Amino acid sequence: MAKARTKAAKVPPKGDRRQEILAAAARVITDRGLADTRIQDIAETCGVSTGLILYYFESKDRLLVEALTYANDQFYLRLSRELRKNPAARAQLDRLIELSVPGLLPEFPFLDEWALWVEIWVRALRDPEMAKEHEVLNRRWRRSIADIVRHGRSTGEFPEGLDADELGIQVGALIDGLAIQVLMDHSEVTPADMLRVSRDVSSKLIGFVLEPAGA
Amino acid sequence: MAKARTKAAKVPPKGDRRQEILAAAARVITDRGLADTRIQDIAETCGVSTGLILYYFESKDRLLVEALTYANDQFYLRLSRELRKNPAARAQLDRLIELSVPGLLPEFPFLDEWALWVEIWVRALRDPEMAKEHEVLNRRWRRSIADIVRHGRSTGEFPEGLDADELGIQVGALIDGLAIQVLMDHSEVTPADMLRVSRDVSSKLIGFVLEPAGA
DNA sequence: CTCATTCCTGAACGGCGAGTCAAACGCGCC
DNA sequence: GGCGCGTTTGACTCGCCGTTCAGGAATGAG
Repeated sequence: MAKARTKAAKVPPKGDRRQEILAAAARVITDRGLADTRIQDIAETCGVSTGLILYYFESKDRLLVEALTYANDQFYLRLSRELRKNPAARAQLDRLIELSVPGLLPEFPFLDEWALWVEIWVRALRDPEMAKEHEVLNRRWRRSIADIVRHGRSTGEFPEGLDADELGIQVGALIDGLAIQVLMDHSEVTPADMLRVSRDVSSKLIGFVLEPAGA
Repeated sequence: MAKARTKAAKVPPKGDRRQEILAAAARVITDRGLADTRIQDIAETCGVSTGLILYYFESKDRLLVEALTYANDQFYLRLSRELRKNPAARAQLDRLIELSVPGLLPEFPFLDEWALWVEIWVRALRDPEMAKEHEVLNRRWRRSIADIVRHGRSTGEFPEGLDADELGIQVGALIDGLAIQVLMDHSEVTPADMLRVSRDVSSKLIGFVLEPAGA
């Protein structure tokens, strides 16, 4: 243990280099876009040489795919953490919506998240490896919504007889579609619009009135 | 006229070369993806030399942006033509949905259309010129839906008091989001799912039952 | 037919960026 | 101190692709 601690203190904490590079890569992809991301950009963001990047990752392509899913995992972790804070299903759904609106919460730079999603989509269209990863990520996204519905149904907050998985598809698709419109054209469809429409449609689909914070 | 006919018969009909190149570019982008589209691919698809491509377009980038909007215009023209075939608002909405489901109608290779949309999104995130074009295209998309709603409202097919523009946002976003899910993960969310959900949610939002073909 | 103009070609240029590699560095261990 | 191994560097190679260009072919006018 003494040995481990020494090691950890001296060299950049062991296997953390990989993660550091992944985070830097995600940052660069967000800023410059996947197509314009060069290995050197990632290296500079990390403060290391280009050679090192390829010492840890066998190719640029693999690194990019890993970075994309890494960033998405981070998002999902944040989401789970947020949802666990409030056990009420209505509040959870409302929180999930809030977290999904680009630029709504200043503490969560979600425009970043969505920019990455679009890159994932484009890549998944042609890269089977990315497609496989995307399946996992997307399933998780729909399940987050479905789980909230199931939870609300079991506690009696939501009406009985709701199809949780169907709602996962419906609300998930709605949020994705709205986010695109806000991202691309926030003069015509504002974050406030997205928030309103998400709540409105969700309420209609679930059959209750969704209000700002568990009211 | 005789002169014009001669001309048309000999050289590739005058200014059609540009259009030919645009179509070829759209084809290649659809097949290979924007990132992997080379000028030579476009030239080969056209059966011309690479030099000619840059004779008609000042740069690859401009050509790509133009090709993307060109392809989208084609889609919009088809959509308008289809909608004009049936004056009933319910039938129009149903047709719009059918046309939007990737791979549903064999005569319309719509997977192609959606693949192009995703490329447009990614590019619009960072290219101001593309962003501007996208605004136009997206507004047109929402308006197609809103116009159907307005029409149905005026003929009494749809309930009074509907907010047509709001529905344009809602249904437009829903279809976009569903299409992504189908495109990426058609084992989990099938075209049939998309069709069902689109109809289902639209009915709930508009307040009537939407059936296959104007029933 | 001749000339001017437009269209078209394909070879050549130039820059860029992924991936390689030999050498250096640092750190623990004997 | 010196050895050895994992880490890091940055210069170099190499292929690729957008763009240029000098010239050739087709076309239409007079």
